[in-house]
Amino acid sequence: MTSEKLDRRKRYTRMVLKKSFMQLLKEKALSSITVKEICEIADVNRSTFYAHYTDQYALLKQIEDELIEDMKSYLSTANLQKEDEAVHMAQKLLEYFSTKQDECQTLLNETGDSSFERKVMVVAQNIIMKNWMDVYDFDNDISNYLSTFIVSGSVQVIKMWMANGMTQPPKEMAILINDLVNKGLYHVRKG
Amino acid sequence: MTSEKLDRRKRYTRMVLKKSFMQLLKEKALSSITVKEICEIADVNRSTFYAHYTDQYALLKQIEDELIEDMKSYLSTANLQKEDEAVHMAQKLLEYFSTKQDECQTLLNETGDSSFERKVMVVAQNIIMKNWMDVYDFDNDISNYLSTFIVSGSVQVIKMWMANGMTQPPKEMAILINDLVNKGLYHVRKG
DNA sequence: AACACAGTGTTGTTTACTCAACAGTCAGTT
DNA sequence: AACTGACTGTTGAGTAAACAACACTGTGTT
Repeated sequence: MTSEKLDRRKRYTRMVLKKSFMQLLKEKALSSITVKEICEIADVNRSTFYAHYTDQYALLKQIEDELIEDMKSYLSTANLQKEDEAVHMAQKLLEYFSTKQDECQTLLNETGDSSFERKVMVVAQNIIMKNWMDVYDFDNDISNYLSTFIVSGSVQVIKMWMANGMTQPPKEMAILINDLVNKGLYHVRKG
Repeated sequence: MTSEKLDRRKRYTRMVLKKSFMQLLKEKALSSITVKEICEIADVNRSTFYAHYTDQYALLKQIEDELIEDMKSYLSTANLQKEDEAVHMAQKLLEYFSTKQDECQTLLNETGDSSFERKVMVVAQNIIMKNWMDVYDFDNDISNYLSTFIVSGSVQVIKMWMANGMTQPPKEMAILINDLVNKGLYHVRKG
């Protein structure tokens, strides 16, 4: 944890740079975004950008990582108990996406290397592994393929959900996704 | 015209201070607004405030003066021709208020010394004097009282209009105000 | 009257940002 | 192949803002 309390000016500079970058990312492809553009929108001198980040990609990485960290800490507030942990965690995750819809959607739809999507999948995968290991019964070889399959499917459903304006409430979607997963896992269920 | 192009940092600092002050002015009385509060909302060090303004009142004065200047330059774009200059100018003025409703309304409703209202009245009075002098016939003694009467009445109507959400379009209001004025001037009309 | 408390102006030092200038790379002209 | 134009990454000097500390005033409390 690098929790040194930042100077107001640093805080502000980084905030506007992120904001301006996200705005551009909504409008155009990552590869076509220049440092110069970011600085013009942010109204920050270009040399200042380089005092904080090496390039656009480093900035993107930091935005993604911070969002993932924020997501994790949001998820950790869930009190996971007994049964229904699965649905509950899924709901929490969906709730998080709905609170940060704008950012999440932009980053998930980013056409480049899909790094954010992969980061989200890691988080989701860890949740699955932690909470479902004792419910389902399979060896580790299979479990990796299976959880990947489940997570990637779920993430795509979530993307659709956001693209359609998140009509259904998080809870309903959580149940829906859980059902999809359970159907997929029907044959490997324990007991 | 002190049109030195300001350093980005100065521009930003003054912008946020003004913004934060206007926010406070919407919420509470001028006399209860402290420099400390302004700086906290603006996220600016208090010593920085004093590098730009001597106190809250100086800041308010500058906000008002800048808005008045902006208003004047907006009005000067009107091409005042022949007859109907009166209605046309009134319309321009109302258009301006509608574009800056938020600021204008806040400043006009400010319970303190009504300095903004007086500044607006001076502008309006000058317009009247310039454009109506040849239409109406009265000596200067009377004209001062009369134009003051007209302007103050008009400003109050404009305040009502804004308070009621500016339901009528500027043009309609301009005609309405013009009618009110003409009724008041009926007896001193020329020819 | 002594007290705490909150805002005021002001100061000196440190830090972050601006700005202008630079040489460098790369894609598209002509 | 030279030329243009746009973005890059870096530098150094100058300026603005942050921060922490100060003594001061006023206001209310006990």
